[in-house]
Amino acid sequence: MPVELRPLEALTLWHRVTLDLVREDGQDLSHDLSARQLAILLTIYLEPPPHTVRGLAGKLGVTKPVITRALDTMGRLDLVARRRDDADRRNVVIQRTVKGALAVERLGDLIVAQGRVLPR
Amino acid sequence: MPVELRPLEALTLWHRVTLDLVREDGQDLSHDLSARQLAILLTIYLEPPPHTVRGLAGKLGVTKPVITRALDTMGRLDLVARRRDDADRRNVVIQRTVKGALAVERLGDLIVAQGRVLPR
DNA sequence: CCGAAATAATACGGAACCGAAACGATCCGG
DNA sequence: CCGGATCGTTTCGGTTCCGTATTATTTCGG
Repeated sequence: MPVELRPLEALTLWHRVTLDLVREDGQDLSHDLSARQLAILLTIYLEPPPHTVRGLAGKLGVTKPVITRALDTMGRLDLVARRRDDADRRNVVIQRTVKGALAVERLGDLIVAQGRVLPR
Repeated sequence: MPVELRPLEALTLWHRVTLDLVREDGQDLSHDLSARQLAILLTIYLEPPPHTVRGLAGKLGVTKPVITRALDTMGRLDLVARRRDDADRRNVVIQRTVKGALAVERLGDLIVAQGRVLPR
């Protein structure tokens, strides 16, 4: 049973959640997080590990430095963490953090809440 | 009748749409549009005009230069247009464009499509 | 009229990001 | 072992964006 959304409802939902994100700036999330950064964050927290720079770059269709830089930024915000892979020390394994998990969870609640008050 | 989304469904939907946005970079939308820019774009196209710099700044809880710069960028992409208000020439009225309307419409279709294939 | 208020834009120094290329570290097949 | 391949990072020059403060223009009350 799919989620039945009409285009205007979908856009209204997206609009309100995005507004919430922008307004709560300075908290954990957003701070004007780019689409790329959000995509990386959600991939890390929704898809099964392990996650690597190369894997994320492929999945998003961007170059590796883009991922490295995004991880720098989000690492500084403590939303993700990096660790060398001991099995193959060329690889870097991207790990979840408590703060990142909370931020993602909060985004989920935000979407659910806005979906609930959506006029149909 | 609200849109009933569970948190994981909501996040999965958000994840997939964001991935779509990032991957189709270079088209009209996204190009790594920031949350702020997207919020501005959706406000302009979903809420009744007229829209002004001051009004948008207030609604998003950001300073006016942020709006001016976002309008610069999106104006360059032809997603929005600016025009002086003849009634009060201090004001700038932000106008919709064909390209912007198409981009927003496409975002709506994207969300609807991902909602449809969402596992529940 | 004229000075205060309001509006959007601009200046400024600093930070982040871009794509492309180069770089070090590591692995692995022969 | 060692030379090529792989992986993530760094460098480079250039662009964009940030927040704060300032500016130019326009309106309007007295």
